Amino acid sequence: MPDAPTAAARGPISRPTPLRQAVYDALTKLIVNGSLKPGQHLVEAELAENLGVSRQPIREALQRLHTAGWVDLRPSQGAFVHSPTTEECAQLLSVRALLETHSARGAAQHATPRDVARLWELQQTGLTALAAGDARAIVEANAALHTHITLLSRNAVLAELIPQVDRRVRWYYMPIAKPRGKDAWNEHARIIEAIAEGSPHRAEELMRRHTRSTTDFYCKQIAAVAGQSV
Amino acid sequence: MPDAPTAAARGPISRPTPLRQAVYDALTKLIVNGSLKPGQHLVEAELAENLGVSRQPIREALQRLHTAGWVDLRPSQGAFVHSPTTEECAQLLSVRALLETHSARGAAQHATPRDVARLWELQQTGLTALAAGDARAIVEANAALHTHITLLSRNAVLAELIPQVDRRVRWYYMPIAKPRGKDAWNEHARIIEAIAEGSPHRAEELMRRHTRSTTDFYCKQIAAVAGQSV
DNA sequence: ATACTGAGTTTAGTATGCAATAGCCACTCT
DNA sequence: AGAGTGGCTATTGCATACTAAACTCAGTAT
Repeated sequence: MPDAPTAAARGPISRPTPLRQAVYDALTKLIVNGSLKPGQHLVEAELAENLGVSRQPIREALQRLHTAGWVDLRPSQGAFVHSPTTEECAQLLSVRALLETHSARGAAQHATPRDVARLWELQQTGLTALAAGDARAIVEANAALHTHITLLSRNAVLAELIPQVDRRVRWYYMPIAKPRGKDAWNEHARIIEAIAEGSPHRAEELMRRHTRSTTDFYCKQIAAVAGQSV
Repeated sequence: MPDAPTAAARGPISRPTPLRQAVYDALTKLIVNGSLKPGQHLVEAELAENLGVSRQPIREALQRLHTAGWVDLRPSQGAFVHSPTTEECAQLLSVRALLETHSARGAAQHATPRDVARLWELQQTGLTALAAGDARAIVEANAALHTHITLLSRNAVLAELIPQVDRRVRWYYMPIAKPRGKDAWNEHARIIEAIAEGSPHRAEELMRRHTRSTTDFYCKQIAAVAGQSV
């Protein structure tokens, strides 16, 4: 209602993306893909030069990275890539399970047939990746599916919180995690069915089990790795 | 292990608090207590002058306020105090309920007798405030109690997420919420008992009910206010 | 040889300045 | 008179410059 006076302005056109955003994205990527290792000291001037910007946008991005949990900011010492501990990981997993369970419930309440169709598409993408044995694609498809379920819950707060948690989990597990196999995608299928038939309780319960399985799966891998190297 | 060479350094001594932190605290306070109203345009230069600092720390604080959900940052237009919608509030409440329920469970698993004693103290503070009819003190005591339960869950992720959600809820309800009365504190007492006896399941269930009651209570108030003024 | 002390260097913290963009208002033309 | 257009101002975005704190390492005294 607020505008649209005369023109049929298609979308608010392209706002020039602030540099800080680009820097934030770039650094996140560098951290996730391991170019910047946990514990590493991030020197502002260095980053600024590498990215070809001044220190100002860097600093602003670092603030955001800090609140998002990617880096630790020690006063007068600067930014360090966050080193997750085993406990923290377990905590992240448990909280993520909680949030995703809730979002499955919401999705079952709000999803339209069209939404469900999209879910099946994503599921299919995952199955294809699984068949091809492309680990990277599997992880990606999995994330896409879960993200979309969150979206369907029509809960902006969840949609804001889950990625915060989820990306950190995935980052930590990247080096050690083989994706779960066929089981996970069977569970996905059942969850989608529950969402499709609008059964919040069933969707919730199925998602609870699914996330629990995933958590257990990861915890075992942690234990294995911890036993070997630490 | 890293340091403590000779001295018996008590704590990492006092790092000089960065200005951005002070600014962040100040602005949060101003938003929460209503000096800065929802939708209001926050002009950097203005804030800088009022707080007696330059624009730089202001900008950094605004980044954090943004990710914490206090302000909206529109590119090239600046910062605006976030205007929560009714839906968003309902969502915040439901998520908060979820997280607090989980934290009660954790608290029951980890609390020591000493921790429980502290909970009873906080409970007593609340009862005193209730008897005195001091609304502000009641809200504060309530927050303190819930915060401490979260702490006891020994889950850093929860401890990080809940305040994010909780403070926003409290901020929004501040103007319309009369604190709930004796009921809430009776429920608190039962929850503390469950924690004391180390019954995760019972604590979880009691907290679930408690937060549900609170949510319902607030939703009614929203409806009432919405009916009147909007 | 080892522990302490001091200067020098690095780096974060803060302030200021300049360029670019968006919003606003007065003016003009129909 | 109303709509459209131009210039003006306010404000953000970015960069640079300066200050102060922390770390490093060499030198010295025990």
